[in-house]
Amino acid sequence: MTWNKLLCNLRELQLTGTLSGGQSFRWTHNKENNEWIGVFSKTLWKLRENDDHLQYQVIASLHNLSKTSNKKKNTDFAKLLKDYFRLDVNLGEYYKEWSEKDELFEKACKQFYGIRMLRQEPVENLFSFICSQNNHISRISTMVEKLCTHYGEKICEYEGETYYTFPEVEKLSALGVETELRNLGFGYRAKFIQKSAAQIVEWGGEEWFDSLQNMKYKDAKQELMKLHGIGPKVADCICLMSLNHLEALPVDTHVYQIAAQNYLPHLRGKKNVTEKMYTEIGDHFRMLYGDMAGWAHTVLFCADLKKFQQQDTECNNSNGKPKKRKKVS
DNA sequence: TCGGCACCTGGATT
DNA sequence: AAATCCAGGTGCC
Repeated sequence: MTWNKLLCNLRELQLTGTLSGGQSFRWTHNKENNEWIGVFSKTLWKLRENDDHLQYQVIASLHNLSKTSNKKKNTDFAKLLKDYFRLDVNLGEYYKEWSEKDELFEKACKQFYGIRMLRQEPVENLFSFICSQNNHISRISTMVEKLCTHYGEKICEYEGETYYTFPEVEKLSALGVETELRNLGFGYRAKFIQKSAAQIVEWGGEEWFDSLQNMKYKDAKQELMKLHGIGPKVADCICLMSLNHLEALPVDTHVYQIAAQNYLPHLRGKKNVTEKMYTEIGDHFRMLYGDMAGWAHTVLFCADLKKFQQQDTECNNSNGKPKKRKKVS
């Protein structure tokens, strides 16, 4: 199969940080050939990057394109990909702007160029982040995959793996789902998933999600928080990552640490983040970075992720033990 | 409104 | 090897 190309400078898109930085949990990296494989929009994609292009293959798709010609299909897939990575946004310009506004960003962004905010599908985004609470990225990924294999639709088999779409909300809203998910190891999140799915179906499903995109950010967030198992943090993740509210800024333990350490010293040493602190931290970053603060925050978040820190292989500090974590400072 | 605690589980670390 | 820690939080009191 030949590779299709989208013009895109290397500095504008970094696949590693963007696809494995905790936004989406369905991409896997093949280190042998530096290719990424994953599913979105009912389609199995293979991606790779070079100096001036994002290259892609559509391995298989259930996307509703059956009546269109091949040529039309190709442009449609290209459009899906452009939308997904928001390639219309000139990220270099924003990095420059955020760097001018903030010294910490300026430092962090050097190593972490090209971190893009994906435009994800709301359903996948919402249920993935219900799974994310009190959880690590590796286990979140296995849980999301379980949702797909058990409730999704088969797309194809490819190189020994079977690939599935992310399930429809209706599938997750069925009554037996809570018990099934508990048996699959979802723990207390099982109830949140089934309950939220039922609420969403009741409120109109896809149309309800559409209405959230058209609302103001704060209204959309309030709506999302009516769902069982969705608090301020996950609501912000959904606003930011799939509802096009780029000023939404999820405050988790990492972001709290970054904020207390570098900007808001009076918040240091608190046990947990109260709603009031949450708002203060978010507002601070919004004041600092402007109306795409959530995107800027994601770059800082990536820089702070342990998996992207350089491994300390030598005992080079005073107590003779490797450093646990490199702090952003 | 605020603070504190229980909550499922299994990677990761010790 | 076995034990312990803890993870991009939320609901409830």
